[in-house]
Amino acid sequence: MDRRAELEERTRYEAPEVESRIFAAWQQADLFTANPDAPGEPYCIQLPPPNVTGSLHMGHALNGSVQDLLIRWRRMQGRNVLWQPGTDHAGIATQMVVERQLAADGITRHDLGREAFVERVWGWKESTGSTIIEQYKRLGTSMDYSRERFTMDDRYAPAVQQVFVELHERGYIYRDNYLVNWSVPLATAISDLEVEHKDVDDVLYEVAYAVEGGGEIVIATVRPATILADVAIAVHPEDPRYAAMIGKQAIVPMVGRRIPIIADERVEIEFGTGALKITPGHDPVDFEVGRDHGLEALSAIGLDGKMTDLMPEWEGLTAEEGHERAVEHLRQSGELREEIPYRHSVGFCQRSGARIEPLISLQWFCRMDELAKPAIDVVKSKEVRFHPERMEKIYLDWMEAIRPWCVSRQLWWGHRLPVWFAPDGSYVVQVERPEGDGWEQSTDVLDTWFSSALWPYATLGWPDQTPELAKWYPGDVLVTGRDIINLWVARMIMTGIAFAGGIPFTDVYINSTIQAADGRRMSKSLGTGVDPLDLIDQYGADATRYGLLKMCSTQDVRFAEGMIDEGRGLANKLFNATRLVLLNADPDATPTPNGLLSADRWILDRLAATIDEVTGQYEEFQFSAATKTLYSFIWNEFCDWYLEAIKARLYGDDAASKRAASETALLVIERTLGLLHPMCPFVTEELWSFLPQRGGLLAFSAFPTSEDIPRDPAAAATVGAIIEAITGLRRLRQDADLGPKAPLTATLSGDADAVRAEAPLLAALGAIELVDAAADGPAVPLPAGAATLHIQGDGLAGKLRDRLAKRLEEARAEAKKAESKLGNAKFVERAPEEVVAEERERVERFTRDAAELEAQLVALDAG
RNA sequence: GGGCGUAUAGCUCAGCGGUAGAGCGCUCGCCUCACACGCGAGAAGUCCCUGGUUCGAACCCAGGUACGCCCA
Repeated sequence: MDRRAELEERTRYEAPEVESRIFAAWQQADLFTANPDAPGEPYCIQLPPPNVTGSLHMGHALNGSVQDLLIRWRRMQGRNVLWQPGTDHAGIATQMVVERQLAADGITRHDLGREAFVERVWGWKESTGSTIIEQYKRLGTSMDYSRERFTMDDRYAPAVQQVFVELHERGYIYRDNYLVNWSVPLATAISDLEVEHKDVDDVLYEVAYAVEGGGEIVIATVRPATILADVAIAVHPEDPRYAAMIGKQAIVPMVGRRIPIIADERVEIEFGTGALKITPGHDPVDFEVGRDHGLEALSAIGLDGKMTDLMPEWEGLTAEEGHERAVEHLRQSGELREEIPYRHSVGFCQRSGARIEPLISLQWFCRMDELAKPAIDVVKSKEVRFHPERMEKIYLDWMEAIRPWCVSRQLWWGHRLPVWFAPDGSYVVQVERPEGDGWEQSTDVLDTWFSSALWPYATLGWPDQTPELAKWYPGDVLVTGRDIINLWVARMIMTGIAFAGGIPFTDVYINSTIQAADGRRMSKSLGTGVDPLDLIDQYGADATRYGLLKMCSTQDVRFAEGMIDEGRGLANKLFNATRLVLLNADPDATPTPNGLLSADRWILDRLAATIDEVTGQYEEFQFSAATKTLYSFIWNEFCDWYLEAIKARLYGDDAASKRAASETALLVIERTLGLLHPMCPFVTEELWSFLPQRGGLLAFSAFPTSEDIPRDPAAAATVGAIIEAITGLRRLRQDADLGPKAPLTATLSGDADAVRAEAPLLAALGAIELVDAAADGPAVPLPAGAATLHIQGDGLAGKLRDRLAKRLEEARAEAKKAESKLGNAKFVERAPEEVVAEERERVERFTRDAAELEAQLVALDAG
């Protein structure tokens, strides 16, 4: 079947068939493969590596749509693009997935042992780790799949080791006993950023401690079991209630230990009783206070989440049981004075959901203040720009108060620390195992985010000076979600400056978070998730991309399936518009700005404006606005008006007119396909293949420019006026119960020459013929000039009486409104001249309309 | 506790100083030779509340209310 016959047959755009075919064509043409030696200014986007455990969700789909739009657009502009894909090893998440598999067989990772377990995780990764990258392909993303990286693969790991060693050499990395966020079920420390805070209803217990030499002091705590580990009581130095007690000793309930009463400004006078028990082993503030006062840190709860031997008879109880025992004990002894309901914020482990146990343990930390400094400067100086701009506040607030980063994790899946322990407990930090016997590598692994912090340069081969690194570092835009600005973006900027010689990207585009339709978080566990692959099946990839880009703005949005459906409609519309033109155009026509008639000049003017507008919107990350610009140009201006206007010419006998319409329409289609391609790559590529005299793929073609398209504001204004007149005419037909195509005649009054020249347009779109006769009959005013159409028809005015009356009322009201504005001396005096002039024009126009309508009504009532 | 954001048509959202907009839904009329996944027309809004700035406020400012998110 030849292509023309094929096109004739396909009356709908069927996405699934097209998508697989077109994607294969791109692959075959090597569209995706980046070459550092190719010409063109470099342009690079690093895909935020999804977890290997992940499957494509709405956030990925949106994120991917934005990045592919940018990559395709820049590729068409002639840039040498690289979109670097890959996945993250996601320490805790991945380890948990495999542990769950083991649990199904009734075993734990400890049964397997570390080596076998890690091997098993690798096996899992090899078999299913690329799922999400494969899913991205359904969306049509043009990443360089041949360069897929994994944060633990052989080419990536050396960078991680080297950065750790260098940070240590520069004195940033150190080992310390410190109070960390401990996740009991995961048996590991986690960073501050992996802690979620939630409000919890607790009880505030007020407990009396006896004071040596008489009296007592009452403190408030929500965790009475930690009393066992108290090392002091602190009061505010200026609190008169306790001034006399400072320096005395208190007796810890239950264990009878003597502890000092100290003064510290960090105590809140207003909170509880104003006296604070100091338990450095279980509370971050207490830990600081304890260090400053040289107090030791005791632990009532161990790393296993069980009670320690501070109270020997409770040893081995869970923390919860310890809590109950303590409350019971204090009640019986009479030392428990008050139990007050208390709602406060408590930290939970993001991964396991367990309440965080702040515990002392020996961990590796990275001091961040010096790394943060230049990273703050590059954002303040706009060397790195956030979009929307306000997002930089999230970054700066965190960076300016940055704290040491606990980088070690007690997991099995991850990058082992390049730290080697000698039998005597001393250690060295270096990549290679030291010479000699007995060296053991640290059993800790690095925080997953440590390795992803190096993503923009480790993927390009750093520390080797590869051609890729030279070409594509720094990259251009990072597209990601707001939730990982600090977790990931900040750390890439810091390590990029520290190790790769500069910022990793110049723009950070933060895409919207898509909520479920009911406003809740979109998540599988809540059952509120919508699978983007289902949307692609149902509506097509182009429609899904279009809908997501339309939803995406500077704020969080609720998922609206209607926007996807709108995209489906647009793809179908464009498909059919192209069919109309290709099947009916002059066979010799080529895409040319042939402005024979004013309608042609009008659509060319609109096309040029649309090209400029969309290009600007892409440049400014205004993707939602771009969907609107393209939609209304394609659907409303091109299809509803231009194509309707030229149908008669395409079917008609006037060769020159047919040729002009064909050439202009072909040009509009050609340019529109290019404009829309970054957003909807499949349907545009498919249609491109049908265009005459166009070789090659659209994806490789030049992005449209407006340079060679003539602008014609006069034609634009004239046709704009005709469009308004025809809309008025159609309304009149409806009101008078005339059919849409019933032939009508009309006369013109006023400044009519320009309008008379457009008689064919009026005939084509309004089914109305201009005749030379006295101006009579219901009026349709033309907005741009003083001309008025008078529609002729027997009894027409009678049918329109209500409508005329209504319009008279409206015209009077508008005229009055404008008059009263002009009656305001201050308005005339202070408003800009053109605003005042416009108001004068409105008075004139509505007064004229009103007079005309009034005359018609009078004539009607008289008759 | 601190910060950020949002409240506009039935729904989802644009507009962000000069005559209230779109898509969907709804009503009416059309199987008009590209598309019924279509065409034409229409109804529908104290632009959250109260003050202020301004010739003029949905838009700027202040306060309030409601909701969402982030940080500690």
